[in-house]
Amino acid sequence: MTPTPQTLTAERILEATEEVLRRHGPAKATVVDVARALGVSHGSVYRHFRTKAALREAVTKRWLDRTSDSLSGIVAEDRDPEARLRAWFSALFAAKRRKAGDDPELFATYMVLTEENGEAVGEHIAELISQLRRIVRAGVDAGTFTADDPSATARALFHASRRFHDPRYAVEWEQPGTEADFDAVVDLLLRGLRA
Amino acid sequence: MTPTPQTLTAERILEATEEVLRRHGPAKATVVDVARALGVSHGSVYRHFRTKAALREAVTKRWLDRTSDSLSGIVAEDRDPEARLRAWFSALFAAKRRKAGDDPELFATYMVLTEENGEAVGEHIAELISQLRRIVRAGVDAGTFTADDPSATARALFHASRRFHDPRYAVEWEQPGTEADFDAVVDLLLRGLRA
DNA sequence: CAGCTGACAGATTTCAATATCTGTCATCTG
DNA sequence: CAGATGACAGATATTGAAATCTGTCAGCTG
Repeated sequence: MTPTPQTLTAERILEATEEVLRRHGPAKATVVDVARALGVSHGSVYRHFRTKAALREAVTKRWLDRTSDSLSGIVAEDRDPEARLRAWFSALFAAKRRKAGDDPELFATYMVLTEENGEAVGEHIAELISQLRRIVRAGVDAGTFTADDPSATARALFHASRRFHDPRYAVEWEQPGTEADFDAVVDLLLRGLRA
Repeated sequence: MTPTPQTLTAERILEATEEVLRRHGPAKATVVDVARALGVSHGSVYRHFRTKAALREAVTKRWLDRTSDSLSGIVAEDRDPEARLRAWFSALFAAKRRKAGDDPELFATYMVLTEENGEAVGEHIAELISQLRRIVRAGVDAGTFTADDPSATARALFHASRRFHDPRYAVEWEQPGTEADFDAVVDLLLRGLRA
């Protein structure tokens, strides 16, 4: 609709791609659509992204990074580690649940993207586990947590909570009892962590 | 191949259906195939199962029940609850991992079946949680576990371990480090459970 | 001449015609 | 007459031809 006349940049292409994905869904979103939305030929898009897959991967990375960035604030807070860990889990669950609930179609689109970009997802998971590790270490240093191997513990915390942030469980997040199940898991994990 | 000449029973139909699913996969397994394998007309199959969906659901139930039945033995054992709980988790993970690793195609077939039979899966999960609840109660009674609400705790244990028995994670079970991750999660959960 | 274009070949998707399957039921058979 | 059959209508899946898309690149343009 708006044939924006600025210079063509990777950033602008990514924005347009997100818009096209939102409008057409992951199956029908083509590079030609993206080019049309930008008022350029599709050849120009290939100047910035080698393949369609690379373009989609970049969009996926951006989306995943938005979540990890918003969580990194909690990691850096100056509160006691137990409260920080609870806040981190709650924020992660709330963010995912909001995304899934607010715009289910867009969420389904991103589920397709994450399935086809295993590597980007792997990096995202590594970042989340690294955030957990920092909180666990803080707890160990403060003497409130016990963990021989903070790295292994961080991984355990991540895996034990997947039911509440892995998008594959999204349909179950709105079922009654989910909130209680989340609290029970977090309580159990924190009990296991306490010194 | 073997046009068995006994009388037609639901049991024999289920066996033939499993065989047809194993041979043709979930997408191409038809009721006509099942009837042919039994040497009867497909109309006869519909005398025992109202629809193809009902037939597939029965096959799914059977498959899921085989797992829960094998675990119920551990629940009934006369050991201390912590050892029983560890054994139960290990047995569940080992059973699922063996199924996925030994015959990936058949496992994929059953993944399709479980996806289309949410209700049967729900009942299976309820049974597994009920087994966990029995172990938790035994631990609380023996004074080795703490749990205000054994039911909620059983649910928490189930959800926190999904990474290691939910078939959707099957591809990740063979990756290095999985064993260590499993141990770390079980250790953390048991620490959280101890009185 | 840096950046964009659009024609092109090969890959992928769409679509409509065709074939197969599901579920029913009047009829047959031991 | 209990249980099995197979022809049938409507639903679903398969197939192959046509349309569209991806990725390249020689040439255009400012």
